[in-house]
Amino acid sequence: MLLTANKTELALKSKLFRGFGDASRLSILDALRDKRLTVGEIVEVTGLSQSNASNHLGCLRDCGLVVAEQNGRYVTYRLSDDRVDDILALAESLLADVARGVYECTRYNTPKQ
Amino acid sequence: MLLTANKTELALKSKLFRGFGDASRLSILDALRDKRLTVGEIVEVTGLSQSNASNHLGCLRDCGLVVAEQNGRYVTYRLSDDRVDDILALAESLLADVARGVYECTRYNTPKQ
DNA sequence: ATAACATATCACCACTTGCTGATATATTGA
DNA sequence: TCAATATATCAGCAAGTGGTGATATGTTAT
Repeated sequence: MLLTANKTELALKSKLFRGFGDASRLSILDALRDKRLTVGEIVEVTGLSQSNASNHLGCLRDCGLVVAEQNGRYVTYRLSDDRVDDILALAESLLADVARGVYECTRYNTPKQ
Repeated sequence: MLLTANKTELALKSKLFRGFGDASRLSILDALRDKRLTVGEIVEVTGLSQSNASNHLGCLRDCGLVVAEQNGRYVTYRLSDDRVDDILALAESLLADVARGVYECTRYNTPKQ
């Protein structure tokens, strides 16, 4: 499809964005903007099931967006870098101004509520 | 799943990120960082099929990431806002430093080459 | 060692997503 | 008007993705 040169880089970058591209993962990232949280706290704040939250955390961890730290039998997560927060802030700002049409974007459905 | 308060906002934000979360769309966005391009030029630069590129452009347009302008029988696209470029730059920077692990993220596969 | 708790992993299912090929629409020029 | 060009739309298919429930791993306290 694309010139092989950028192919790998594009695949990586798109994978990174896919970390942000799901409401459940975003809710986790958003929760972690304020403060580090254990998995249990994340489950409570986001309302995700335990296994689901854990799966998403694994994804976010693999992709480098969050960092895990084991404390006794708890695992605490935090954003890996300030730029993760920056990207979230930029997206919010964009959404407020220019991307209001996302509402009408029916091309790719929002998953069933 | 989530407190209904943020639900809509989260859905919107994740939808916005999904605009970035595909290698084909990223290749289009990347191409538009330098200069505005017609659909034909985008097809040429990215190597996408015409219908595929057009579909992705429709998605990017709906989501507000790009803007279309009809010039005769050509349609020229450009990024809608500098912040789109900013987000791409931040992601590159993140990728370079902290998100190298995306390589190993097998949880969500990279689509077949 | 064993129970209780915290987190991670896995298989399965329904749904979503991207791609292709065919077709429709729109614009220009002959 | 008609052919040619540029772009958009659509149905159908193959593959990817998120959620759930069950189970495994790991840690602390008794």
